Amino acid sequence: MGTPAYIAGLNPEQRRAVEALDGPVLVLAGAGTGKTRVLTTRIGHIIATGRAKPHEILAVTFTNKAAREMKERIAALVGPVAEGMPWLGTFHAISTKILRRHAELVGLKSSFTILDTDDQIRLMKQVLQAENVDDKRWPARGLANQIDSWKNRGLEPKAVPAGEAGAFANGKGGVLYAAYQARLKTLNAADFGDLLLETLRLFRENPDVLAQYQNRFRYMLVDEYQDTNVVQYLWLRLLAQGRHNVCCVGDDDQSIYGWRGAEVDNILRFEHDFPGATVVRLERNYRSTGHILATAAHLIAHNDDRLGKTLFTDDALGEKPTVTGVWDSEEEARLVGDEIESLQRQGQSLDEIAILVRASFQMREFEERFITLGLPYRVIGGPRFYERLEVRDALAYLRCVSQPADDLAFERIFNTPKRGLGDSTLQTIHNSARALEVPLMQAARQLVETDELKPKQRQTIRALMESFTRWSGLMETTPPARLAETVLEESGYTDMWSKDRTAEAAGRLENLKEFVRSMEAFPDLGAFLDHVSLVTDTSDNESGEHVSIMTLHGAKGLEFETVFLPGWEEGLFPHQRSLDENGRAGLEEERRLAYVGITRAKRRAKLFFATNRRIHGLWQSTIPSRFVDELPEAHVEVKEGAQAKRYGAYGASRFDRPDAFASSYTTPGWQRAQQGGTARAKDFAENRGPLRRDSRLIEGELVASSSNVSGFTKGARVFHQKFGPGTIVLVDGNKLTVEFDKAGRKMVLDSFVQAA
DNA sequence: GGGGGTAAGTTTTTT
DNA sequence: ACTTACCCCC
Repeated sequence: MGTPAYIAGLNPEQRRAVEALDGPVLVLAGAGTGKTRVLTTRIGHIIATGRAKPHEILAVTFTNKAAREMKERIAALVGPVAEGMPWLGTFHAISTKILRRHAELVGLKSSFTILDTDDQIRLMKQVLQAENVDDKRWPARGLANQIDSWKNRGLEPKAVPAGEAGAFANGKGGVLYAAYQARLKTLNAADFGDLLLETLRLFRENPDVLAQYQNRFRYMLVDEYQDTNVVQYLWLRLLAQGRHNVCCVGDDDQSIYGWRGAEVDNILRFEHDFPGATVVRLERNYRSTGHILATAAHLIAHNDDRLGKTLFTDDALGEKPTVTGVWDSEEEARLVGDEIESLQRQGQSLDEIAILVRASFQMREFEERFITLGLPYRVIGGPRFYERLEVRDALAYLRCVSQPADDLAFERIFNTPKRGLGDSTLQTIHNSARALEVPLMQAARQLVETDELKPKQRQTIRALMESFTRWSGLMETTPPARLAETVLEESGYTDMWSKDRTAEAAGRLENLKEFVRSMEAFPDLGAFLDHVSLVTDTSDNESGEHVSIMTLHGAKGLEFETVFLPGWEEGLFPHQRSLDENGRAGLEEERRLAYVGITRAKRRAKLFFATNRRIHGLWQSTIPSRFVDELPEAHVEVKEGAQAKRYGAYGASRFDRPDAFASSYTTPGWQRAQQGGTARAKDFAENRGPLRRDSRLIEGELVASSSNVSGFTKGARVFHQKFGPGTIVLVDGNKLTVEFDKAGRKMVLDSFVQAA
C-alpha cells in the first residue's frame, strides 16, 4: 500500500500535520499556507484509515460558512461518507445540539428558544425595570454587553469577581446578572452566551454526560483557534481530557476578534495547556507574490506578542504593493474606481477584486462611485436578512406558535399589525401573568374570561388567542412554509405591508416571500427556528461578476487577485477606539488586521490614505497611519493622487521630496521602534518570555525624512486653516498635537499650520 | 396610538 | 451628518 493520493500532494509540513494523529497537535498556519487543506485532509485521513467513523469526529469552526466549506471539501476527498458528520459545525451549533439533549439538567426544556442580541436587550430592560434601576443612567445595552463578556469568560453569576459585579448600577451588577438568568429560565430561553456556558455547566455538573461525549469524540479538530474565547477553551479542554486527540489550527497573527472575547493567549499557551503537544508550523505561502508577502511580514514583525513565523514563497516577486496619498475620501473612491476599470480592461475578473475597509461607513463612498461608473459591486456582510424588521416580526409570530411561553416574541407582535391594543392592555396582561406565574399568552387566555379588560380589547385578544390555538394545531400537519404563509396572512401582517405606501413596503413584502421560501427546506418549525438563530449568513450566491466591498474582519479566510486597502489613516486605522480602550494590545490587534488585509492579496495590494476624511459628518484632517511608516521601503511603491499633488502644500506631500525615504534616527517610525524596544525590555524584566528584540530591528521603512522634522516646538502658538488658532502640546516628527482654541485637541501635519 | 420633536450614539461582528 | 430611540402631546 503506497502513500494515498491525498497525502502525496502535500508539502512535508502539511503532511506532518495531517499524519500526527495521536495526542494534541497545534498547527500554526500562516496566511495562505493551506490551512483548510490540512484540516480537511486530516479528517479525510482519519476516516480513510478507519481510525474513527465520521460521527466520532468533532470538528469545530467559527462560522457556518467555514463549516459548510469544510463539509464540501471533505466530501470531495472521501466521498459522501462525510455527509454523516453530525459533529462538524460551529461552537454554537454543536453546543445547541448537546444542550437540547440534556436541557432538563440545566433547568431548560429541550424546546428552549435562542435569543438574539435584540431580545437580550429588551429582556434586560425588563429586568432593570423590575429591579428599579434607572435605565437612563445604566443602559440595558451596557449590562447586556457586560454579561456577554462574563459569559465569554466562562463566568456564571456567582463566579463574577465582586469588583466587576459591583461596577454596574451601584453594585447591583451581580444581582442583575442573576435576575437576568432567572428570567431566561422562566422564558425557557438561552442567549448566545448561554449556549456555550450552559453546555460547560452541563459537563461540569454531570460527569456521566461529559464522559459520554469524551468517549464519542475520538478525534477533535478546531479551526481558527486564535479566535477562541475562554468558555470555548474550557469547553474544549473538558472534552479533550477524554482521548487527548485534539488538533487546533490557527494563526496568532490573524487574531482579530479580541474585542469580542477571543483570547490570543489560548494559542500562545497551547503547548502549556496540552502537554506533549506536537507543533507544526506552516510557513510556505501559496497565495501571494514576493513583494506582497515581504510587505506583510515586515509589518507584522512590529508586533511583540506573537509566536513568530516567517512566511516564504517560491513565487516571483511580482508587483510591489502601492501606497497612494489622496486629498480626501472622494478622490480615494474615484482613484479606486479608475484603477478597477483599468484592471477590467486588462481582462481581470471583477470577482477577483476586493475593497477592504476598516469601518463600514467607508463603504458608502465606494458604492456611490461605483453606481456612477456602472461598476457592479456587492457589499458583503451588510445588514443581515434575519435582522430585518419584517423578518423579525414574522419570526416572532412563528415563535409564538411553536413556543407559547415566548413572552418576548409575544410582546413584539401583540399589537403588530395595529389592532387597538396598547400599553395599558399589555400591562394588565403582565400583571396577571406575574400573579399567576404563567407566560403572557396563557395569562391572556385566562383574562378574556374575566371583566378586567375593556370589551373591545377583550374581544381582540380572544380572537388573537383563538388564532394562535388554531395555528399551533396546524403545526403537526402543515409544512412550515405553508404554516408561515397562513399565519402571516390570517394575522393581517402581510396585509399591513400591502396597504403601506412607503418606499420600503414593496421590498419588505419581497423579503417576507423570500422568508417563506427559505422555510421550504425544513422538516418542522423547530428545526427552522434553530437554523435562523444560529445561521446568519446571507445567500450571496447571486450571479454576475462583481467587485466585493467588505470590512477587513469580513475578509478573513478569503483571497483576491487585487485588494484595495483604503483609509490607512491614524484614528481610523489603527482605530482610535481600539488604541484608547486597549492600548498596546489594541494597537497590535489593529496591526494584525492590517496584516490580514495585505495577505488577502494574491498579486496586487493597493493602499490608500487620505488627508481629509469626513467622520460623523465633520471633515477631519488626518495623517497617514503609522502602519504606512512601518512598511518596507524596498517592497513598496509610493504613488500620489492627482489632487493631492495639486494641493501638495496641504500635507500629503512628504513623499514629494527626493529624500523622502532616507532613513533617519529622528523619524517618528524610528522613535516608535525605540519605544517598542523599551516595552520589550520591560517584558523581559518581568520574565514574560524570550526577548525577540532582534526581529524588531527594522530598517528601511517608509518614514518621513529628517528634513520633515518639525521646526515647531511645544508651547508655540500656531494657526490652522480649518481649526483656527491653537497651542502645540506635543511634537512628534512632523506630526503635531495641537490644542485648538475652538476645535479642541487634534493631531495635524506641521505643513498644515503656520506660526501665529 | 400615532406623529413630531429632541437627544444620544454612532469599530470591527458571529453565534 | 445621520440614524434611531424615546418622550410628550394631540
